[in-house]
Amino acid sequence: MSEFQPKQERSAHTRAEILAAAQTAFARSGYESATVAEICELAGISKGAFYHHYPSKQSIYLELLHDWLADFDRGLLALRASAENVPALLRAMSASFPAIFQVAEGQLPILLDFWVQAARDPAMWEATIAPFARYYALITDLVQDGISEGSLQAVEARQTALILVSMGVGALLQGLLAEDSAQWGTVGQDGIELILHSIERKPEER
Amino acid sequence: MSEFQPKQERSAHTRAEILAAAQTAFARSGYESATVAEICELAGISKGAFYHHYPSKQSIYLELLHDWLADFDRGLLALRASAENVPALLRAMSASFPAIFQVAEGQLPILLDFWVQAARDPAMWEATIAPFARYYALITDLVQDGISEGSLQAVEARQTALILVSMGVGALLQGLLAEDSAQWGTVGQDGIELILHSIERKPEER
DNA sequence: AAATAAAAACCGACCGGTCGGTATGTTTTT
DNA sequence: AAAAACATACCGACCGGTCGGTTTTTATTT
Repeated sequence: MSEFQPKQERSAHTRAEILAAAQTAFARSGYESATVAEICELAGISKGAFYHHYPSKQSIYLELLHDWLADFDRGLLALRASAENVPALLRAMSASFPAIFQVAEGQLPILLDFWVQAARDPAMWEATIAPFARYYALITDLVQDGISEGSLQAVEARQTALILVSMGVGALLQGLLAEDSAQWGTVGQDGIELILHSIERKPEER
Repeated sequence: MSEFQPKQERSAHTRAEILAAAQTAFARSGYESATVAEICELAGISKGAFYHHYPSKQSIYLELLHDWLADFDRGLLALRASAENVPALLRAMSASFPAIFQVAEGQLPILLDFWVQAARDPAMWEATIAPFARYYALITDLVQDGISEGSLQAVEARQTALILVSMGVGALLQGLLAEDSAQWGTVGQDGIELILHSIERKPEER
């Protein structure tokens, strides 16, 4: 997590350095292939320093994931605040896809790795997949709100939420692996648009 | 691939044993974590026998992938033969999702692994991602056919194809990692249905 | 049909290298 | 001076792949 009272000034700086290096290393090689030595070299420190600040390789991995999820949550909250109804919010979310690609550019495998590692280690699962339940619930609530406010048809909320998430996840993952990720940014948007077209309730119909 | 003239009768049997064992091992542990020793133990043979039949760990991996893709292609061809128009075919394809989950049950990580490995090794990329271009093209043609035959609206064929594939991939991957994969089988179907609802051209409108 | 040679299949000990993590000592800050 | 930060050499486990030798099958000859 992110709150430490560093015993020394250097400490915080080194920790940040290690984290940045780890992100680079994991992105470049994936979790298993990235070595602690590689991370240390990138951070310009020694192995001793590394293990002084982190108890294990897995621990930085989890911290990186935690930070990433926190960023994601903040982004969602910001969007939610500025959208005036549910379809608009869903559109805004899908519109932020290209931005995600920008961020992820050159860090292809790391997102996939989160999944793969999660499928193996229970601790990883807890940290990676479990949060997804929150997003499912969040989108489900959103759809429910949309139905309540009359902007969406009376669809089955959870199933619809899973569909929307699937659309997003599919476009994201394929975009990560494609050569021309630019093209894929709009796929997510257009896909959500098609789905919305089927479930939206236009004002004039009310 | 699949055509060998086995020098001895035993050979083919052992090769099959190794392949089955490798599939189990990769599914259980993933590509990197699965060891050749593990595969040998599962197959009930020695390391020497393994390397007598396959030059490397990667080579069986590629053979497994190749077989998997061939199966998939056969399935697609069978569907295509029995569908009378494009929307029906797309529905049939999405309806076969639950079956895929059945097959994949308990082999969670292997599909993800194909991707992760592909992102790293050029040889893996060639074998894994490159074939996807064929499927994109196939679905694009399909959509184009649908437009021609009047069963689909005049959408942009390739973009629509990418959307359909994204929907499928997203539902598949999430289903693989979920605890109740049963639920996810229908997500793919319903998602495709929603999309079709937006792009289909009903007979009475023609 | 038996004997024999040759080739294919198989075994398991072993090698070279890697990697996460540790132990111990040195430098720097408080 | 003492505690925190850092460095370096090293350990033990693991793993893909090799190697020399043995067993089993097939082909050939007698």
